[in-house]
This record gives sequence, C-alpha cells and structure tokens, in this order.
Amino acid sequence: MPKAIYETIYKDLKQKIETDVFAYQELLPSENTLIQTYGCSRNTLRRAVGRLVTDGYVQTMQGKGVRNIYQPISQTAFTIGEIESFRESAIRNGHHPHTSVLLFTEFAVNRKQAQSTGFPVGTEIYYIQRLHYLDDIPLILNHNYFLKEATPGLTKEIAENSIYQYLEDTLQMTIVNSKRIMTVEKMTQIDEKYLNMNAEDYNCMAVVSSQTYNSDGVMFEYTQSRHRPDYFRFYDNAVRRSV
Amino acid sequence: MPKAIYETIYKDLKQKIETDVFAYQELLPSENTLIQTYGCSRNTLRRAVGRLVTDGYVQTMQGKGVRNIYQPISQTAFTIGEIESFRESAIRNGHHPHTSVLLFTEFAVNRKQAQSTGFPVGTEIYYIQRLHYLDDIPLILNHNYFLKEATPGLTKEIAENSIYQYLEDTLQMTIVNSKRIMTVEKMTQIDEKYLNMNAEDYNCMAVVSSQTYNSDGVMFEYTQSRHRPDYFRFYDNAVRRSV
DNA sequence: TCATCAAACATGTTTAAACAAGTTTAGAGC
DNA sequence: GCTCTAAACTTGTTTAAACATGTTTGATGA
Repeated sequence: MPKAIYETIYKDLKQKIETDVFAYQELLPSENTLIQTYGCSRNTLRRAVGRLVTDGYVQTMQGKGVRNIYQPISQTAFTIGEIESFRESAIRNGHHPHTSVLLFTEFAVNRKQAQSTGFPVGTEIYYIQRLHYLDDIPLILNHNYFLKEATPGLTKEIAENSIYQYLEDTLQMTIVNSKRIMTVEKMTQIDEKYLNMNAEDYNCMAVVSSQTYNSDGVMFEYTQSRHRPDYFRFYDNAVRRSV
Repeated sequence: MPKAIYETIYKDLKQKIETDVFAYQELLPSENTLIQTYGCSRNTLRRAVGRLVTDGYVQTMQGKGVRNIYQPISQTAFTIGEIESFRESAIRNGHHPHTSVLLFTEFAVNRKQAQSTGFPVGTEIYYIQRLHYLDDIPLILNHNYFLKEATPGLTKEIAENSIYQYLEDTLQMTIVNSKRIMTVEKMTQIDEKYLNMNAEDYNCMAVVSSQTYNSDGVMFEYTQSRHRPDYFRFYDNAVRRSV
C-alpha cells in the first residue's frame, strides 16, 4: 500500500490512463484542476505527473498542457525501469507462471566467476539454476548467484516459488537498485535442451545480466537470464534532456 | 548549456563521481553540506541527486546518507534512458563514428508498413537506409522513417552527418520522448551483406525499434536499428519502488 | 561497564508562495 | 473582418519552512 500521497495520485492517474478515462493524444486536466480533484499541493501533483512522464505515459508541454501518449503494449512484455520478479511481471500480464529448480547448490566463487559476477574471489554464494515457464512454455533459463551472507536460509523450496518474496517478507530486505546489461549470445546445448530450442533455427539467446543492490549498498545478487529469442521483448522509454 | 540550477549541480556531481572525487561505496557529503557548497535550496539539490539515483550513480539511504555506487562501464556501451544519436554516443565514448547512406527515398506508407511503424496508411515519409560504422567496422543497419510534414528539407547530405542535429538546430524541433522495444530477430541477407556477417556463425540480430515524439506530441520518426549481435550492449538501471 | 534514551543528524514528504516562460483567448481599436 | 495586444491561462524553476522517519552519537544513570 502506498503511504505517500504522490504515490496514490500517480497510481490513480496511471490507472485512469490505462483504462481510457483520458483519451490518447488528448490533454489531461490542468494542474490546477487536478490539484482541486486530489486536494493536494502543486508540488505533490507535479511529482506524480513526473513519474508518468518517465514511464512514457504522458508528455508535458510548457504553456499547453499534458498530453496522454500511452498506447497499450502487447503480450509477453517485460517492461524495463522497474525491478520485478518473473512471477510479479507474469501475473501482472495475466499469465500463469511456473518455475522449476534445475540445480540448487552453494560454493565459493573462483577467479573466472568473480570476473563475470562482480563478487570477489572466495565469496560464499548460493548458485541456483531455474527454468521459468509461462503458460507451460519454458521461456527463461536463469543462473542466480546470491550472496550467502545477505540471503541466509535460502532453500530449494523457496527458489521454486518467489525468492524476492522471501527476501522482502521474511528477511525484511529492501531491494533498491539493479544494473542490467542486455546482450545477444550464442545458444548453448544446455539452452537448447531446457528451452526446447533447435540451434538449426535460432542459434542465439537474448541475455540479461544484472547486479542487484540492497538498501545497505551491498550487491547481493548476480543473475544471468537467458531468454528464448522468439519470445523476448524489452520495453523502454527514453526522455531527451536539454543538451 | 544548462540554464536550470539543478541541471548544473547534477552535471557537476555526476562529473565528480565519474572522476573519482567521491570514492566508490563511500558516502557523498550530506544534503546540508552540498546546499552550502552550491548555495542553493534543499529542493534544488535534491532534484539533482534524484537524477543521479535514476542514473544508477548513487543510492540514497534514509537516515544514513547517499552512497556512490557508480562503476565505469566498458567499451561499446549504448546507455539507455536517454535519447542520443549514434554520433553523440560514439563521440562520448571516444570512438570515431562514420555513416554511409545506402538509400534515400520518399513514399506514402502502405498497410503493411503502417502496421509496423505506427504511421497511418498514406502518410508521406522519408525512408532512409543507413549503415553506421564505429572505427571503420559496420555495426548498425538503420531503417529510418521520418514524417515528411514534420521534417521538411531532409537530404541525403544531412543523413550522412547527423539528422538530429539538423532537426534540433535548423528546424528548431524539440525531441522529447522515445519508446523503444528490444527484440532478437533472424539475420537477413541484407544484414549479412552490409554488416560483413556470416549466418553460419551468428544467425540473429539485436533489433531496437523506436517511435520518437517531438514537443508537439507528434510521432515524427520510426526507426528500426539492426545491431551486430557480437557488438551489441544495452545498459539500464532499474529502481524498485515500494509495492 | 553497559544499557537506555535523548539529541543531533541523515534523508523523505508535503505545503505555500513567488517568479519565469510559453500558449491561448478575448477584447480593443482600426 | 482583421490585427494587435493584454490578460488569463498553461507548465517550469526555485526558495522556505515544517513535519516525518530512520540512524548515529553521546551523555546519563544504574
């Protein structure tokens, strides 16, 4: 539940835009009008609208107003800009997610792993391989490296459901920040096997590597997500700033 | 040149972080200290710091302070979150960009093109095929569709340099907003030919499709950028909001 | 010595007010 | 009718102040 007023207003406006209360390409009510509607100050309202701008939902035009430029996006969309677990994003889009754990183990990172993950050599970690299904189709092969010190008590059972839910609800951890890199890599035999792919067809994967930090500034997770190329979509909205 | 105070402070702090004036994982000076340094109000300072947060440069911790979590990223990086021309981003990273125009033509969009571009059927557009080189290696094959009405006077010569520079400097257009979708697609014979690729090796491309809006809320550009998979990197920083 | 607690300090949210700058509208004057 | 302009809008920037909430620190007291 959002406690902050601007969060509430933001969500209300967002929902109104998504449900066509405001028409595409039309102007939203002016700031003054919305201030009266929500009974808040100008700053608070502008903060909510500012979030809609970075979401690509609206566009502000000085002197004119705020235009709705939201267009619904299709299907298997992994919207960028927020940290969301596979489970959360699947449910949000009305799909049935399902996860199977292929491997659950723990070890200390060696030099090669330190290179790719960003964890120092010797760090104790949980290493988990998971396969994510959407409506019974295997879409993503995940390699998770969790800092053991920061995520104690992780089990295979938790990994089968939602690790993030465990971290946030049980361990009271606050996830704050995630740096991601998108690349395209050759498909491996492991990819082929688990994702039911044929390298004669596509021979590449969409790979998202991410480093995630908690509120203590500790990088507690490195994950490589290997996506089926034919189902992969990554959305983003960019705003050009004055140069 | 930034006219707004918060822009100036933002850029100064950003530059200080990039040049290690503040050490990695250390705390920045407190708000009160920075307010005195810059002689500005708290709101203005917080606005600058807020931008650094969304850039993934720093992490704020209530009660504690602001931690520097910036780590330089490598090589051919196309950082997300901002609209940047190929030329701008290449120069920013110290490379030598070069563009060759393969095709410069104009026509009215048919039904199939309307589907993919988002322009209505019959819209008059410039269609440009361009090949972007970085340090003499062809990396990106671009298909540009520019709304003729909004971008009058476009020529092949302009396309060889910077179209964005023409739009902003000569036409006084303000580019505001760009929605992008990242996918992986099969390599075509055209890709193979111009990018010196061999489909026996990689048979896929990283494809970024984007719709760009100007300050009038008009979508004036649709572009499909087909990237060499082995050179493609897309950076992003995500912030988790309270659920 | 050690635990407790209040003060000091950090960031987070909200309001109010003023001014700046771009756009639209309505009216005055021709 | 037409043009020009001033007034009334719109969003953009900045300051000031108050309160909320989380963290650290240091003094007090047992």
